Amino acid sequence: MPEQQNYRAPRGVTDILPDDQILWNAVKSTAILTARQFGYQQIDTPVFENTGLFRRGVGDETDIVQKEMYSFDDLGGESLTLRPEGTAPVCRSYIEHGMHNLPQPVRLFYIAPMFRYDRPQAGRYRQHHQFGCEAIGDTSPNIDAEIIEIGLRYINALGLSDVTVRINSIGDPETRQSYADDLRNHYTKYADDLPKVDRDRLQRAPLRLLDSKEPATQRLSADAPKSLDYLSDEAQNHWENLLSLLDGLKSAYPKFKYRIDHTLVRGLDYYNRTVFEFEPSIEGSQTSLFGGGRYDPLIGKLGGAPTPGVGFGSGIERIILEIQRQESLDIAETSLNAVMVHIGDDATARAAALAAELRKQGLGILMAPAGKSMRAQMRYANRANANYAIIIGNREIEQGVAAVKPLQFDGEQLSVDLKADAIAKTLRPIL
RNA sequence: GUGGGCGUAGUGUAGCGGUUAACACGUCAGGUUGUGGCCCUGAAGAUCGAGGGUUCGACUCCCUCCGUCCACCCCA
Repeated sequence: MPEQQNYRAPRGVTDILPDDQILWNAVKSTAILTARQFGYQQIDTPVFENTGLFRRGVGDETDIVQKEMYSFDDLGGESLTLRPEGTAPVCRSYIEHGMHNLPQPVRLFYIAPMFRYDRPQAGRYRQHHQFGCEAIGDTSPNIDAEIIEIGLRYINALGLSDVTVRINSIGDPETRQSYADDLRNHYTKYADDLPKVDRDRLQRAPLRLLDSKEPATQRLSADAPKSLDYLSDEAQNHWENLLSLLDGLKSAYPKFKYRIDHTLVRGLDYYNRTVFEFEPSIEGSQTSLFGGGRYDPLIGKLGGAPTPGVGFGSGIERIILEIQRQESLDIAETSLNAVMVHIGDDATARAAALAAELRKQGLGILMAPAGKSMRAQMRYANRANANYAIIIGNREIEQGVAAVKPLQFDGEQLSVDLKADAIAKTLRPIL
């Protein structure tokens, strides 16, 4: 016998309910406007890709690929993966569509869901949404600075100016190996003092020891070799230029501060040189609002001609949590022009036809539930947050009028010709 | 994957080892003739997360599982 099953959303994913949509839409439209302000164009890539794209692009050894991907075989036996991050797909699209034939750099942005199998907690979900920008085909530090500036512009527009940008350069692949070796040697000397989590990491990913939360490790990290001391001349030059460009942003963004953080390393293999994160100035662990950097090796790895790139991804859920925490954005719901209140079958038919005409003129008209009492319909109108009630009953039909009553402000109820034009004129003045 | 907190109507909460599980908001219906908000009345809505155990008796105590939240890990 079938039991009644109560379904809930799967673990780590949520419904974005109507009340939340107001804020979501504000954030998304701010993202779009900001990106366009810098000349970025929107791109949507598919929700799933061939698994190989991420294994190759993000890196086989990374946590994302090792244990966080939603991968599955489709009915044709193809291994597919729900997109865990946005950069590799955009680069795939760049290659696939020959975007190197466009004026470089190609500036792209997206707002899209990402999927990672991870244990959910505050600000961490199995499906989350990212606003991301990618600038492909330009090696100059100017474009690194531009990417960071987009982040600042976006954050400022949302009233979240009080953030710190942590920034570092991890050098190029050629110098990274010797840096990693020296780092490993440094920690190996004190291996006995390391907590066991970090002893494991020592072999696997020595760079990750730098951002360990273990106090013992942090003490050792203080005098660990710094990636900035291993930069090639070219990378060093790039780094210094970037910093002076960032200094130049300070007049336009008075609250902007960056902190060079030699423990900042990022968990995706494709990064080189510039890496950065935006953090609000509060405590907490899931608070990184942005993450990004330069990924010059990526497009080559994916089979394209070697092409530099730089970008960021920003978690919309975390931005929204931060907006709510700081109460930084005050958004009013836009109200409907009118609710149609109708008593009796004739009136209901007339009201529906009238509503159609009014909508044709661009007005927002909500029908009150048919067959209910006047009082019930008026209460409904009140809750609907509409500016007016348009009331039609037998009396109005006999007289060829509609009663138009203001709901959101003081004013007399008017009797208006039962015609769309006349009613529309009465509704419009308050728009 | 590892630790900790919490699971009572749609939501937020109260409750106590003992006959009908409470309150607020919300929903629905009313408050004389066709007019919202405030107010008033009434109704619906919970097998007290699931299973097992202790007990004469458990929403209340114990165990297991599940879910959820928080932290670690990692990241946005």
